[in-house]
Amino acid sequence: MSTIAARPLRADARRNREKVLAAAAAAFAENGIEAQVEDIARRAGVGVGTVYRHFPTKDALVTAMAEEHFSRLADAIEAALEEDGEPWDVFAAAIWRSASEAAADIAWCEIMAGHPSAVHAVAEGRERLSKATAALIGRAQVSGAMRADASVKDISTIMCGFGHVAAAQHAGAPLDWERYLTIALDGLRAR
Amino acid sequence: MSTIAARPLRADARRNREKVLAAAAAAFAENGIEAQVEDIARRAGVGVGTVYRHFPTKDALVTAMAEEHFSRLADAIEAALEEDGEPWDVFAAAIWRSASEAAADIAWCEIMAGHPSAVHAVAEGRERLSKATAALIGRAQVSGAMRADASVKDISTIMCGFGHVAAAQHAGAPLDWERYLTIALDGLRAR
DNA sequence: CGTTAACATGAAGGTCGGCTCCGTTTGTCG
DNA sequence: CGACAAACGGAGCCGACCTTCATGTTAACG
Repeated sequence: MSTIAARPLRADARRNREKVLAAAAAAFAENGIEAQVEDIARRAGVGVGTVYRHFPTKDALVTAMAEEHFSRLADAIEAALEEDGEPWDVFAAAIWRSASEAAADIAWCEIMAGHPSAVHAVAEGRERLSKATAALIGRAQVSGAMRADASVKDISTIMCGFGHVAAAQHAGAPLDWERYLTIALDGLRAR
Repeated sequence: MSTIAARPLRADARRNREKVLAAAAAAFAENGIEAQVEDIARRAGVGVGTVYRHFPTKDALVTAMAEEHFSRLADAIEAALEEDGEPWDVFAAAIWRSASEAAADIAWCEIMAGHPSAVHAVAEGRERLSKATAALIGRAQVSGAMRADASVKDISTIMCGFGHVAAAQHAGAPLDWERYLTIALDGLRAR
């Protein structure tokens, strides 16, 4: 597990790593996962070789972004567990907040929608996310506001659909992710 | 509009055209739109050149399939308009039937999910589908069972999400399109 | 049966995008 | 400052796919 030795990066290398990361975030957000490595390098002001020095593969870059996003999402849901108020409202608000942020980042939508590049890695963030989500929906079910048969998997499924709807909307399809969420959340309420 | 002249195809040509069409349907259903032309040719037992003799472009093949599917879907929804019974039940049953069929065909899922290849063409089928859907949901709304603010666009949005969930499920994601539909349809009901 | 135009074939061409390689530059350390 | 390992750059390699084209085959018709 331990990264043997691992002497600190040279100053310029550390700087470039940050630039690449930022450029990748921007390119992926704007163009989705199919953003090209050369474009990322151009945005970062470096050569493609430098990108590959820091990330052995384009996929590694995608995975790094996915990890970041899953971790932040897990944070958000865990934070929601600390809020007080009607459990359903807390749940719904957390979903709306996370979805609104996600909708602006095409690659994140694609990842949420199940893009293969990031399905396997990201175990840690997913685990936290799954636990926190389970707790959040558990409370909403106890309060009687959420349908009793709802599961974490249902939330994943809905967010998978959400991600794709939002991505398609970015691509010009006449869709509306806010309506999607409205209807899906209503579908999650107890009758 | 009229296809000038258009003398009948030679017998072998007609036969091959059918084989290509059938092979394409199978390949697309199984592998999605990224199915390769060479694979289609192999399944049809012809050379790639023959595929291109009948369809100038891979995209033309995709469009042909999309047209076929949209047209059949429009038929199904129009047929539902002839049924009698509780309007909501008729609507829900039609959606379930169409979705169940769609879920088995990856490319059709992708097209429903808004794949760019087939977004523009297919105007005729879409138009019929849109009209029939509007009528179907109108009745369900009058009966009081469907939320009053539901629109055809909402149905498209939900089916876009559905298509992607089903496609992702095929790709191995731990999702469940039947749960998706259950929840989405509940979200469309009036409260 | 002969002629011919339509048709079939699949190897070669074109393009696109991820990735590599090595000559050059630059930070670091004594 | 000098030396050297670390890092950089970007032209070019490579594989994957769609598409074309020159050559060979076959249905159709007199």
